[in-house]
Amino acid sequence: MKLAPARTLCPDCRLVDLCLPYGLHIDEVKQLARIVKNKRLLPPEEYLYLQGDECRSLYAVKSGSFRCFISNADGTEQTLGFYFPGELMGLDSLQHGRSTCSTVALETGMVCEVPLSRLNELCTEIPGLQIQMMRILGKEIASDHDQIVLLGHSTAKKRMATFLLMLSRRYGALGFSNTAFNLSMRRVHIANFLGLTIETVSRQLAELGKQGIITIKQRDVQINDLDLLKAIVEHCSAQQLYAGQPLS
Amino acid sequence: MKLAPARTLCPDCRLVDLCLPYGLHIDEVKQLARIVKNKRLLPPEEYLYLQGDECRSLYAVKSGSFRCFISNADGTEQTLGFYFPGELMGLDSLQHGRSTCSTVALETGMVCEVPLSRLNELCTEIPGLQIQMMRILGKEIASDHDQIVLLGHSTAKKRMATFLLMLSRRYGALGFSNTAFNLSMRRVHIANFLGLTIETVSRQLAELGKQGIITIKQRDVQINDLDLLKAIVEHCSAQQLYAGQPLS
DNA sequence: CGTGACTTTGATCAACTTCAAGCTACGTGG
DNA sequence: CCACGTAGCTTGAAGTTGATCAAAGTCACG
Repeated sequence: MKLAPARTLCPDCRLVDLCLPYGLHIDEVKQLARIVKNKRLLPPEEYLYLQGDECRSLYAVKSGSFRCFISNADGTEQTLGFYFPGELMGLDSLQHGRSTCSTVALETGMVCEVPLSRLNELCTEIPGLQIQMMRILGKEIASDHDQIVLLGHSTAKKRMATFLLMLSRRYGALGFSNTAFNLSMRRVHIANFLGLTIETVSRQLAELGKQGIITIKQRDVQINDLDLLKAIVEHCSAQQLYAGQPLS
Repeated sequence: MKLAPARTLCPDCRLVDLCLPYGLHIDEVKQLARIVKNKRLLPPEEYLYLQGDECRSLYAVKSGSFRCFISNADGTEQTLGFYFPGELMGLDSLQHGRSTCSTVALETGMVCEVPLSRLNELCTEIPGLQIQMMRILGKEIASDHDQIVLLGHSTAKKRMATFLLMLSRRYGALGFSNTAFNLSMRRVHIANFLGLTIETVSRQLAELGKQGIITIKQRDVQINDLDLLKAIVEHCSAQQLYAGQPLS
């Protein structure tokens, strides 16, 4: 998932239309590029920031993939999500300038650091950038909502299928195959993300394999029937509880 | 929960420091007040907006309480959260100008409508307002993360305790008692929010009552031991899975 | 005072977790 | 180049939690 050589600036970055500069004029993109600093290369397992850190920047993924999670007082973790190229990390720190979660590289990856103070200034000068920030924040909220729906009311099978479809969609959007890809996260991260155990994840993947819907070998996933996968997500709701009529 | 008479404008609203104007100078608050329009009174069960609606405004709760939820294709619902006075609803519509969830009044309530186009304009003129918007959005994201953690890795008991503590904190912040309050939502809504069934909610509340930690009668809640409630949330993790060492 | 909506309580059941082994891939050193 | 060790993954059997089904209880309101 290495998409761009190391020192490419925004105007020449192939992610320009998937990232913060989307919708801006070329000279506005150049302005934005000037405030982006400290492109950082992270080896696998390296932390970008830790829960509780002062955090006065956002980070755009340039290459690689990242995992974001919250550590609880009792030592357990909850994986909040995975980040792929073009996505913006650190949005939660907008609240208090302090990160409420940790983010770690799953594989070698590169990030572009965008200092918040400069970004805010630029937002007042470039209305399109402000709009784009709002869009990105709205998207983050909507995607958190999807995650809440997934964790609140789905069977293990549906969670697994939803996860695979989410990856399919995101890889596809990046111009990669949406039916064959390599998982950058381990089973334990998938399980933790989906609110399941590794054993359950393993069993569900095996089950989907037996049904011929996917072919999985270690980290290599091949989706043989996207429609069937979608059908699992759409039907087969966890609890048909209160179905039909609204809760009022 | 009726906090303010109907036609109070922002500078005179007692929620001024809990709502959008927080941190602004008095003349900036007046500017903001000028773009706020259509204060709307909603009777119980009335919808503020529906999932899929075009939505070009944010709504601040002036009084009452609201429930926000997503309807799935199969007719099930997932309650995403509850909104109390001073809180901003409709943030998810920032993504595409279309709401991804429905919001309904739990009791008679009043909202202040803030048109997004005017708000964006004002943000470029008042830097403090832009900062405050970012703070609010960051807070929304952080609170969604809390909900993900809750749904991902907690027992029914812990979910129930967390819910009660969340209400306690929010009522307290509004200047009400944080140990005695009235639930504005029914059991179904609590259950749906927590990813449980009404029966489980009922049993957990009964259990907490038997232990003397709370006294509950219908919608009236009295918290007798806040510390014990907090202890339930902090210890007694759902799965002591992987405790101690990080997932790496 | 009766009706219906909401809630509680009890008994059974299923899904997922837990515990326990065994397997596979990969890297290291002999 | 192969034996060995380890981390990660899979599979099986048993145990729990919370869902489901069913019925009774409570409250509000006409």
